[in-house]
Amino acid sequence: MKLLPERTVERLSQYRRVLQRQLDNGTESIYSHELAKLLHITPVQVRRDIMLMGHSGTLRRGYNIENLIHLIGQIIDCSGQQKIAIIGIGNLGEALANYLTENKTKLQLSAVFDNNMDKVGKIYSGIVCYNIKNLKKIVQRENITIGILTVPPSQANEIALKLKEAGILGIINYTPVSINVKGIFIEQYDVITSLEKVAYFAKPKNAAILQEGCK
Amino acid sequence: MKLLPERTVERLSQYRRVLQRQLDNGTESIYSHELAKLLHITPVQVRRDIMLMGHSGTLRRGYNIENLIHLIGQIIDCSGQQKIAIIGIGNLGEALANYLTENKTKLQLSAVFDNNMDKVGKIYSGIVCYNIKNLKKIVQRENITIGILTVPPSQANEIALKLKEAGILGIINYTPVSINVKGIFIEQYDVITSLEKVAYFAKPKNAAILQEGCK
DNA sequence: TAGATTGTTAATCGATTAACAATC
DNA sequence: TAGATTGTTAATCGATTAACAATC
Repeated sequence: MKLLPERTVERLSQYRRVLQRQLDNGTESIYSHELAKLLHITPVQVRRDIMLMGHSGTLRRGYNIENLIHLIGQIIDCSGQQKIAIIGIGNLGEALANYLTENKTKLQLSAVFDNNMDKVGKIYSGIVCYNIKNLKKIVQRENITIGILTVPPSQANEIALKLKEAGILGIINYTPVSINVKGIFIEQYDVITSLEKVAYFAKPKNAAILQEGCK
Repeated sequence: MKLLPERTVERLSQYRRVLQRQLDNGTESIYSHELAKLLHITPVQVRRDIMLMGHSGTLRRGYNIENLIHLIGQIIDCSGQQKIAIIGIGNLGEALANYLTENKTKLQLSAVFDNNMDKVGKIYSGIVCYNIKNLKKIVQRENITIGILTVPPSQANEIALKLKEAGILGIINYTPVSINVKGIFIEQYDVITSLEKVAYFAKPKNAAILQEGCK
């Protein structure tokens, strides 16, 4: 079996959310150009993504929304529930913890960790904060597979390695440092980098060049 | 003048941070393979990025760190200071506000907005929260060019449009909805999408396929 | 000189888009 | 049938990597 392209997987997540909204509104089926419009992408891209999942629509009625949601679930979600840990309960870690418990997905926040003894034992979004020393033990006991890294930069690499050793299969790295752990899936989302990127393209001179290209 | 590739700009931001750390340690110059190692990328990519900036190193001593930092600053930063607004002070917005004031960059958080009257007038990270009704007035008065969007999904599109009308040139959209505003630079960073993406590649079966590919 | 390094072009890879056949 | 839609291949675009000339 081949893996789906990264960008396609990202869009599947987005398709599912807007499709669920359509379903809740009582819509049963949707054309590729309608789904495309909701995400501001092209209909071809929608059809190609759906093709890559191995799904088929009907020629005159488009795609059955319920089937599509179900299929995306089979592809993205695990058969069992996938569990998440947040490592580092600062401002960002805490905000993400709240965000995850508010927004229901199949992904379940199962543990948070910190090395500050003032935080250990406290409850964050209904989850007790463990001492980071017990990382491996808890991750293995709870069978956690995904780690969200929101520790201070100086600790990022070391803890990423520990996460891998504990059996974590994917990490979202919100720290500003590049982490060097091979063999697992790592996604880098650094706030400062994204901000400086936007700043570059939003410099008045550059924004003018961008706008010309759009016409 | 041509714009730099998006990925190159992202890396410039990362180069600058690690270079600053090197400079603080008293290092004066650096080889492409050393800089590459710090970010876990290839030396060729480093040299190509530097070439795209129009900079040159010396053949036997590599790149002068101070010059490089200065040049990256000229490219990313505005001549004047660029100002930022955060729109929507929930958990995430507040965490980002703290994060921005803690981590010094040339980018200055100059206003935060909310439509909840309990929040309007309160101070967040030293910045007073304005009523979102005054968005246009404040943005123009303060000459803000970058907006961070952390409002509830239902308001995202509408407020993005208002930001554009107020003269904002770039938006970082942390809401889970795709926003439809043309002519300005928009960057999408949705927490659920990134999480579901990592979940897909961290499914045990898929992780195994990934790991094989690495060998 | 030999070895190490930079600078740059050409090749490759991944993702998007254009083109179009198939069909209801 | 004509028009609208899906499914899919080929072309294009953007980014990375390989190859290598230049030079200290």
